Amino acid sequence: MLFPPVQEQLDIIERNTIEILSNKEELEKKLISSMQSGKPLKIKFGADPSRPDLHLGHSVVLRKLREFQDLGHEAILIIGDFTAMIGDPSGKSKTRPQLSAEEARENGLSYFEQASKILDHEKTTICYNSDWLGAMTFADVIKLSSHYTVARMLERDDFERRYRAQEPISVHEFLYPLAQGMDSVHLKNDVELGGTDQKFNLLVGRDLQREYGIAPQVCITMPLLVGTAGGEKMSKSLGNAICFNDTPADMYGRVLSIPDTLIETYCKLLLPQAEKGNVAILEQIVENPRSAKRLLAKNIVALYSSQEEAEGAEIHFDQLFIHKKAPDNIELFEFDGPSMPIIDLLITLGAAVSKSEARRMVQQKSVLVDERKIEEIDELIELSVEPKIIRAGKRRFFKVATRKTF
RNA sequence: GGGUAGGUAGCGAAGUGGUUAAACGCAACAGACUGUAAAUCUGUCGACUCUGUCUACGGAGGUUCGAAUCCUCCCCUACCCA
Repeated sequence: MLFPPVQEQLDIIERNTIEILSNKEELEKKLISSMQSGKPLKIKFGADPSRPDLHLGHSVVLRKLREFQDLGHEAILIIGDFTAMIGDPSGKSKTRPQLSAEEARENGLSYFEQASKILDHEKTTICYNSDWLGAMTFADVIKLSSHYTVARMLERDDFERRYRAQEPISVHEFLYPLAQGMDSVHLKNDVELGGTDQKFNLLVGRDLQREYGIAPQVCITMPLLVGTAGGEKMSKSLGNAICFNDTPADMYGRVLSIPDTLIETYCKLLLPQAEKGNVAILEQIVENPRSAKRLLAKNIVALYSSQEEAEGAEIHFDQLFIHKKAPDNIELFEFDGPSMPIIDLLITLGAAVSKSEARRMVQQKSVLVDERKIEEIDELIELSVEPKIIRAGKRRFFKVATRKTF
């Protein structure tokens, strides 16, 4: 195995990181010894399969993992199916629905599939931590937990905050960092990646490896991506996320909605470092933030779909918001009857969840059928073979028609 | 086991016998505006057979003309004492 010179590797690895723990020299030593032995370093990244919708926030760390792959090192994606089966610790007292073994596996696969948009699919080792955690006995767990003290657990920001705020902390939550740490003990990995919020967990892994007589891992933390609204970190539950699986049009629009101040950050963290196009974006920011952002959005969309789809997304966007026209490719819904009350139609289409909501939409004059505003709540919409375009609000469109009879 | 403070709409949080489907904030939805799905402003925001009806304030009973508000029992959470 041939690796690029150590200094070159370090430069690439260090870019965009927040911290390298305990220090950069330790990483350098590992790189040197890997170079001498010809053995790639094992880079670990743990994935939580309870939330299988990957968003751009995840991509920051995945991209770093990809960089390690490109340098010739081994990327190991751990699906935390065992921990997911027990339930999520970070939520408050809300008991999250526990995943069954099958669901966890299924989500894990979906996670891997999505992550492959960034990782080198062929070169990624994927494993499930139930393989070793599930095999531990209660005695093993007791032994494991004896390696850590409560006081040290309470050092974790999250625990400390909740403890002070008198919010519940279950005992099993203390077991999570230990379980994650066991992954590192099992894998004997050299490096573990994570967001800055993972710092504590990463360090526990390092400590445990030492306790179990294994060379401690270097922990690399990556910045948490700020969500589309600015301010808070990107997260699905905050509704400020851009997901890998969003449609190109959706993704394009969401990128365009970020505050101008985030353009640079997004450009640096979300696009491959080597891209020439990045420079063009950065140059545009001051002069014309709008075009910088459009370029950024197009590049990001292209990463998750294709260049053509990215162009399409831009055209779609312009049509919808600049020219305020209905897009071309709207999903067609076919019905049997000759007509349907507008309220029922909105519900059937999924534009409203209840009749009250549908009624409200009509009252707020946000429903249009073929450009004509619906004024009456009980209006009957005539359906024919020729599709009609239903518009609910600014950006939801449906095409409805009568099913053809043969 | 004992004590204290709590459990209110998607979330946070007021209200402690009577115009209360329940202040306020966030989220969400809609409208205006905008390069933008941002920001700002405005409106909506339990359901339904919708100028009315029904269901709701941890659960079950009870007191009352009337209860989220008072009483009883139960369940749940945090902290303190043991």
